[in-house]
Amino acid sequence: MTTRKALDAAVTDLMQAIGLLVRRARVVGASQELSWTESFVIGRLAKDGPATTAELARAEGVKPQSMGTTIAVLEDMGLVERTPHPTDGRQVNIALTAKGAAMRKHSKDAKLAWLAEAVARLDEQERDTLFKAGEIINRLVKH
Amino acid sequence: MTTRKALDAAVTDLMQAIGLLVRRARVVGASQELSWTESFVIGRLAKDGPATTAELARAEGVKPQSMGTTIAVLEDMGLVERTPHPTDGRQVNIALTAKGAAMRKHSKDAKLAWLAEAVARLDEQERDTLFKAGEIINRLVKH
DNA sequence: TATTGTTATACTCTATAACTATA
DNA sequence: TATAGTTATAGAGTATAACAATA
Repeated sequence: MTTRKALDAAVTDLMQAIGLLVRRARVVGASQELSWTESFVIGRLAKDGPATTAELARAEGVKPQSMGTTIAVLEDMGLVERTPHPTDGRQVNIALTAKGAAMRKHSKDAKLAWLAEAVARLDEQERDTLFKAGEIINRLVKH
Repeated sequence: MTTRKALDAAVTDLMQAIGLLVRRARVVGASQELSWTESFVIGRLAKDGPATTAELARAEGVKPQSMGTTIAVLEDMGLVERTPHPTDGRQVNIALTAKGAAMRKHSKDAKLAWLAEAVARLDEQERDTLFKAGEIINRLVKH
């Protein structure tokens, strides 16, 4: 049953479903102030504390230059702030501001809220499958 | 265990994993000739036969105008062809060409090939979880 | 020289808006 | 009028390239 062909078909279906999910979430959150990467940066800073541009870029799977752009946007919004690294003059520490922490707490992200609501309507077992799949994907993308 | 807060956290983790997967796949297939949507259009045409622009747009979760652009690209590559609808002069039928069918058969898509390979290395149970999650997501996005 | 980050520019995918042709 | 599709333009997100500052 696990012929190469069947596997390819199943993987294609999986990615199509994921593609639909991502597009759907984008539409739902179109009027929202935070993009995916922006949300995740806020979440990461809230969970693990301040980090450098390079660290955040690695965590999100984007180039440091792209992360720099994202951080500039968040800084303009007053959600994060840059402070110089204590010993290494090249590095810059990115930290949540009080406003950023508050936004995180109030979970203002429409995209995630929409998905959370949909997931909440699933039964226990399906939710479990979904979250287990998330863990598996996490392992996959890290080689 | 299913407090709202725990659910939000789990959903956030899930979407972050999915975000990483999508970006990772993009990097892997950067030198490739087909985008996600292009691949899926080819796949859909191969599986279900010819379709109109509007049908394809609905299936992929994009606007008809965006799908029109995608189809134009595929047509330039010689992978699909437009033929007038037999009875309704407004509609256009999109069908795979021989070249498109061949490309589909040889599974030239580096992004999917990379993922298929990674999935093949999982054990039976994990693969199953992943594909079940795909079905659940499919239901979620369709309301 | 290697590393961290910034600035400038370009590309990909999708959206909105305005239009044509057919029903 | 309503529907299918096309064309033009814009926006979001990320990439590459070139650069400055520091280690």
